[in-house]
Amino acid sequence: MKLTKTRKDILKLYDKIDYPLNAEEIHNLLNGEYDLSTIYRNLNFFEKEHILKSIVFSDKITYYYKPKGHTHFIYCIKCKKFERLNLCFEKEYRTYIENNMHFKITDHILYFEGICNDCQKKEGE
Amino acid sequence: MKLTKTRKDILKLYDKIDYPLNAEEIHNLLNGEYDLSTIYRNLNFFEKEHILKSIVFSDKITYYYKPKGHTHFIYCIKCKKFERLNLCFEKEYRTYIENNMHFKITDHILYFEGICNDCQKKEGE
DNA sequence: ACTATAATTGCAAATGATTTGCATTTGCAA
DNA sequence: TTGCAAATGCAAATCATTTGCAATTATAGT
Repeated sequence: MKLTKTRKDILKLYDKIDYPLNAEEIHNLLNGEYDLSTIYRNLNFFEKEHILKSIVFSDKITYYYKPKGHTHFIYCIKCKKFERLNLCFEKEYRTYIENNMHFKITDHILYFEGICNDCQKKEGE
Repeated sequence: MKLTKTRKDILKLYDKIDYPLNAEEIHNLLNGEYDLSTIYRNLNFFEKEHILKSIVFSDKITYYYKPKGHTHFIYCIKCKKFERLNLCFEKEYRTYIENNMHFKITDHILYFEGICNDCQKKEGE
């Protein structure tokens, strides 16, 4: 793995931001300094190396985030912001699936969508 | 809602098949009888009407399935088949999220990926 | 049944996210 | 410092999905 400037800058972003970002957001956050295709190539690279993980929300765009334990997200469909969800029944699911379905689990995706506290307040106005 | 032949045929498919299908699979299962764009339009329509629900797996393609209670899926990354998972901690998540994060939940996505029993056996050979 | 009309369709072309080919540049190991 | 594989920028390609439009069809009201 070559630690290029592009890669350093993308990883630096994720030191500050702990919610999912898509390629275009990263491209913009880096002031368009790198070609979009380069961003895409690096996101794919990071995913292959298990440095980032991707998830597709209902807008059908791929978001990348840095995994931290069993953290999942809630996505606000109004303001398009994420919050981390620090609750995961993965162990319970895993036990059930392994015992009853004999699947070897390699990954699981869980997220919620809804309207965050702020946007609910705004709705009431 | 107009009950056209296309729609009847798509719904008939889902009487037989209880796992997620993508637009192209449906198009093929109906022997290319209907235009792909018509299939897409109807899948969007069914989703809007809450007759089908969509989910995007790691292949980034949108799959549609008929929701039955809180059923989720396990996707085998080897043979690309689905199995239903009849276990969902949605209520527990919902309680936690509403009490601690004050989110109004509109949707949640949960799925597992892994290697099914059959494919594990084949691997061992 | 028949007709009017709005909804649905097929086709072709557009879209938007993502990928790829290729010539040039760059990080790093020797 | 040099050599070379890996990474980049650019433009063009790709793939799933959407859209405009004219023709067709299902259904409510006669």
